[in-house]
Amino acid sequence: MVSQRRLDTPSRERILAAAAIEFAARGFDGAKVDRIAARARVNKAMLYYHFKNKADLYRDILRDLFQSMAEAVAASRAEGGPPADQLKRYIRAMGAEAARRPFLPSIWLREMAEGGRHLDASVIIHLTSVLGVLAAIVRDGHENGVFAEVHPFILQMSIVAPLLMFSASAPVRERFAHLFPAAMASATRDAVLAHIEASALATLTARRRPAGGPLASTQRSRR
Amino acid sequence: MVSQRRLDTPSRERILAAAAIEFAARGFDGAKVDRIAARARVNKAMLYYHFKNKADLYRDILRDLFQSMAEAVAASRAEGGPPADQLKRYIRAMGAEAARRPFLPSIWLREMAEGGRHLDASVIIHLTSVLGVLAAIVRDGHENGVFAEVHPFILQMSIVAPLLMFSASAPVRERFAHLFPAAMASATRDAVLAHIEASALATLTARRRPAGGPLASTQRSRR
DNA sequence: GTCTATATTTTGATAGAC
DNA sequence: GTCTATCAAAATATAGAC
Repeated sequence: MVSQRRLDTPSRERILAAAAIEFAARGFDGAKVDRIAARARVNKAMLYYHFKNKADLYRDILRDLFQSMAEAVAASRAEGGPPADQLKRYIRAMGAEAARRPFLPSIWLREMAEGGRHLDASVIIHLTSVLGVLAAIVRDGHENGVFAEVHPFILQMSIVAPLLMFSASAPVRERFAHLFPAAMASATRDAVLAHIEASALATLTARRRPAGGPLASTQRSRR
Repeated sequence: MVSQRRLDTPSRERILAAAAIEFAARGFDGAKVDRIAARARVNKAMLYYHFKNKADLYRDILRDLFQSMAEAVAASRAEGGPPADQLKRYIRAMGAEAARRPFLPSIWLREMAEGGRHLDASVIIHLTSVLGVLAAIVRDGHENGVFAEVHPFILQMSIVAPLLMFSASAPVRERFAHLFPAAMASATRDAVLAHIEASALATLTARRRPAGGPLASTQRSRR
């Protein structure tokens, strides 16, 4: 059941696309309405004809972003299968969303750093829904005895944060490539996703450790 | 050899502290010089007496932030010991930096999303240095046969990104606590750090898997 | 739906006295 | 080192014609 949506005129679509890029690159305050309009090949008046104000335009983008992510994740979960497979699909769905919308990582990271100032219930509901899917997968796995009990939100952080930060950092890595070790170049999003997958599965399927006090396993080398 | 630093007057210190908070909460463009001055209990003229402009003030904060992080990480590595212990200390040092400077996570995340627009070589050098320490730990472990070969930058992402995103998201989690599952409250930074540590070690010490093609281990449940 | 002005506010930055 | 007063440039938003 896809939520009903207003008819999209061409200019409105262009504005949304241009705004997403601008907001991702500059943030809400750094984004300038003039630049958005220029990039969308309309003028400011047109922009204000379609959207009440800058904040509303931004919120529309956020809502759309997280809604389609929630739908993708829910669809992936609906395929069923063993928990490990569901988790892999979850991670890949996230990766696919990030690949499909290059502006997603920056916007998501910024919105967290921003304290969610531009989020409202209509956006948060989708984030909660995404988290709910992951929680369900973990619960399934735990009940079947194949997963350890892990806090869903912490797992979510360990999955999406590296993906988002890696993706968003592409411009930095490129700009300062000459100051980084050459090996930096071999880090690709697919490699990051593979690491996240291996890492999540290793953690979820690990046998409980002795909890290890302060740096067990050896004596200090000095003092 | 600590880099020489200008004498710090009280007002300059107050400005730096106020600016760090403002930049973390609002980003470079969202931060207002008036607000920084007000919070520091000085006026704008005073601010411009100490700093050439807004961008310079911001860069000073970034440099200080990453320099002290690089120093902390280097000191931790100098303690030596088995690779696994070094890695744990590395992770804890990161956690300690984030705890000591509440504005670090937001600023770091924002700067990545920003494409490093405000970074220059004098700042990047410290990030490279931090990464170098992690790379050395991984290399040690690999040469000793206790660690698998892992891309240092990808490992770095899987360590710092969850820590940063979790820390930075505190205001969001609080603001929308009523819309999140109650279990959200039990996610603490220490729990996140413990997860990161377990996850990193599990990945680094895992036996090579058969690389698993597209969703091995079971047939699909439908279609 | 689309455009050209234009109004209004905010904001980074400085002059110059003390 | 510290302050008051002020400028000049941006930037959000709107009026009103076509």
